[in-house]
Amino acid sequence: MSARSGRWRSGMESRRKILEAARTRFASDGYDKATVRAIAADAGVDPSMISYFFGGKDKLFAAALQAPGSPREPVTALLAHGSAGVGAELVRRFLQLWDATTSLEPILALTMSAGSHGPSAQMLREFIDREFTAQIAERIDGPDRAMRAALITAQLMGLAIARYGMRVAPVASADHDDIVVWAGPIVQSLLDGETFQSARKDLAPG
Amino acid sequence: MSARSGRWRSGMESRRKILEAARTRFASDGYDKATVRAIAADAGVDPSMISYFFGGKDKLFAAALQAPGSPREPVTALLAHGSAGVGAELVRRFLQLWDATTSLEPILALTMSAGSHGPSAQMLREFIDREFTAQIAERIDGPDRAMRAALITAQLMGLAIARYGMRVAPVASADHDDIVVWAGPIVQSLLDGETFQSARKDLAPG
DNA sequence: GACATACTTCAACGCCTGTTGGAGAAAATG
DNA sequence: CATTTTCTCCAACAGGCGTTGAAGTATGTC
Repeated sequence: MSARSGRWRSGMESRRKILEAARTRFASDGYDKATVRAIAADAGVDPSMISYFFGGKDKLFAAALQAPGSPREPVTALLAHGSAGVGAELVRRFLQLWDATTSLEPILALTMSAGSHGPSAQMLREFIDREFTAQIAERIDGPDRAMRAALITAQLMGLAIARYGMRVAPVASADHDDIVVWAGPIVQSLLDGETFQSARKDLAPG
Repeated sequence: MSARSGRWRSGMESRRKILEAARTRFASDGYDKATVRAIAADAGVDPSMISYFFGGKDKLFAAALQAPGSPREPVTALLAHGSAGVGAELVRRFLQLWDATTSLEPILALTMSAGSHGPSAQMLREFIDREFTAQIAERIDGPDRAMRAALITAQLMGLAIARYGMRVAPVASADHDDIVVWAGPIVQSLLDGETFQSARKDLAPG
């Protein structure tokens, strides 16, 4: 009957290696360019194993988007004790997250390759909204909460794409601090719900 | 010899139709998904004409990135008379630009599909840097000019991707004003070079 | 040992990609 | 009219894609 308790043979290990390779490949190459053959090669298995274990590339993608250390926990932990002064820290952790790991959640290249249609687009959209934007929106106050949370997401997505995707100078090569100095207060302003109009003098155009 | 003065036959018109179709397709589908066959079908010509006229898909992409009303002019015109109070207007025009035209410069989908490598990535990187980021950097003052200009680019890229690419709610459906209210002051702060640290009290993390 | 189950390998399928070469037609030139 | 030049269509190529099915192998159970 069903796989009993202990692993029957190497099945579960192959499945795990595929999943790991898929996350890395999806994250670095995007959905389309991350070919089944490349993922299988990274995992050291035959390409057909992917259809065997997961039922197809799209199913594998969905599986790769499920389990891993999602950004939900860092976000909730960071915003648990209020949102004051947290903007800079959010940007900093965001940068550390990207710089530290090679097999992050497949967000960047996915964002860049999923496009607005196709099999991966909707899954990715729901994933980011559920695991990130909604988590922020739940933990801030003031007007336009959803809008501000979405703009924070947009801000960080733009930052990630500029730095890690398109390698726009000097964002791509700058130290974390040099970016946090500018981006931190921006995120903070969106968290606080202040447009800075009150704190600024010369906003109105001449 | 060379094509004399008047068009010899229908060559130039086919070439023009291909270029127009290419811009639209590249912008909506990205470099990879915009197939030569699809572009040719849109233009009403045979796929082989693309290689005939342009010498290949990558050359066509380069040509599509060249001529059109580049964002350089709007940017220079906007920043010609100082940068004070221009942030909101820059965001507003940016949104209008995207909403108005269907065949904009192939930036969004290109950004999303070019990835960080490949034939289109470097061309796109140079294009955005030359036509947009550098134009801003030349027209602002204060510390970290290049960084701030790049962050404005990142800000707008993130906005475009969130609104037009991934269709993140509510950014995707909001009126221009609702976005400008939040994003305008952010861009303005980057233009002015103020981190608002002076105007703010609780920036430092706990 | 005999059987069944789970995994692996291999080869091939059909589809789509960008590109090429040759045949043919139309316009300009002599 | 004859020739050259420019453009168009058609067919095919080699290469990559995701997926499938059959054969084979190792592990488990009886």
